Amino acid sequence: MASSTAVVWFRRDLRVADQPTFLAAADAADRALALFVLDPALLGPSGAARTNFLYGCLRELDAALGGNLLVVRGDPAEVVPQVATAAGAGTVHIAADFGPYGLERDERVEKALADAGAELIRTGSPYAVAPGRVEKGEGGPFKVFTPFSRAWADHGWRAPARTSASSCSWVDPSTVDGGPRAVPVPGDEPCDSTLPEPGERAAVQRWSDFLDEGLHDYEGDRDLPAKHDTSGMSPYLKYGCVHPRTLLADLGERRGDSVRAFRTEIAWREFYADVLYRRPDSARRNYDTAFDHLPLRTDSDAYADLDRWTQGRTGFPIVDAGMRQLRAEAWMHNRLRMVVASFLVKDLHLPWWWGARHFMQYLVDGDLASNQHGWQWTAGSGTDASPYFRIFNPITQGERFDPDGDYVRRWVPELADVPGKAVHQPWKLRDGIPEGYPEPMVDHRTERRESLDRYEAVKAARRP
DNA sequence: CCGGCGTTGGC
DNA sequence: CCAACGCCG
Repeated sequence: MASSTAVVWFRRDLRVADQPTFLAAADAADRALALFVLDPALLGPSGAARTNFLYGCLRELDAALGGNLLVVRGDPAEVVPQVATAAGAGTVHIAADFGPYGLERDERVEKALADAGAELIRTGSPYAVAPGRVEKGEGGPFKVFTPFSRAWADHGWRAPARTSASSCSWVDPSTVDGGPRAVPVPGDEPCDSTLPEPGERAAVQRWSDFLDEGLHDYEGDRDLPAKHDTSGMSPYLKYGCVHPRTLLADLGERRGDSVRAFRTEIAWREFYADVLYRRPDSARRNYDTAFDHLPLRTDSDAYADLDRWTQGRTGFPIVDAGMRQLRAEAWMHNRLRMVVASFLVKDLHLPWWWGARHFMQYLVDGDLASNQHGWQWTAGSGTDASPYFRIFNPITQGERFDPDGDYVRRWVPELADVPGKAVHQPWKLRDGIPEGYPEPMVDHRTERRESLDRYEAVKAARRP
């Protein structure tokens, strides 16, 4: 009888909780190989830092899987069949995650595997409820969050797999030999940023700290970037180190505004996954096509302005602080994501997907569904479209959510000596703008007006 | 068909 | 209080 090899394909879900999947496959076959495909199209061109975080997670997984993890960089449609062929006859292929991402790509992989006569078994999804499962009464997709979140809660989800900590023999990833290594990728910028510790054990530790210390004030403080009272779960959720069902189960029957607020954040992740699942094109295009008529700047001046935005040199301290945190930590506080996004879209009149792409290239937790639809929400072109006239004022936002200016001073050293909330309007300082800090690149009042004028084209497109 | 509502606001 | 529109029930 021909020997058989099981190839367990971890598409983007590194969840060690899927070990049972791997072990069962290994049991059934003579040999098991865990395959993780790094798809450059999903990873983005930059981010040695994020690659390191990812590799940290992979090393841990590799240790847990007994050194059988194979990491390949490339297009899954090409890589997976290649590995299948190389692994030999009688191969069983198991894809660990069919989420909403790159549906077309999945179809190509499925076809290639079918052509090779391989068996494809689907396993878990990195969502509490798999996208496409929560439906409106008429069976259609939800377009508004609140009804979705109610239906989602009613629908419920199965209990999480309880494999972590108890059934895994933990190995310090840094001591593992022969595991995957972080390799510099051409075009990567050097990055010595402080990233969270990778892997499931770190995720569980962070989560437990959050339950003990952060959750209590979550509702009140999560919008204050200087306090940093977020759960920090997003990178771990992205790479499947922790499962949302685990988080939801740990919240259990706890009550209170903060618990509800956190559960709602999980629901948002589920909602946007669902939206993208139903409308894969919305990753790159306006969900609301009337916005195709919005006049956008795309000339060389526009690119120059994009550059100032990415560098954190817009002259608006709260915007610049956010953009610099992104570069330094591969992460940005959610409040700042909204502020800098609003600035790009409504003060600079640039395409939202320019900003979304930059975020995906730098964020350690960059999730295609949440990111693109968060941007579309800001742009007004997405689901739950915020009214077009809702334009964030970067000064007001700074004063409201960073009232003491601590967050700005942490990330904008040129302003480190400006006390209190005066830091939000350096152009008003008696001694002028501190050395090295730029003047505001636009006049907010003017550009706000300009945005409202540009939206007239969208309104006109909607008229019958 | 109609009234109410919509994560995150501004002036 | 503004201004505003599609989705929801």
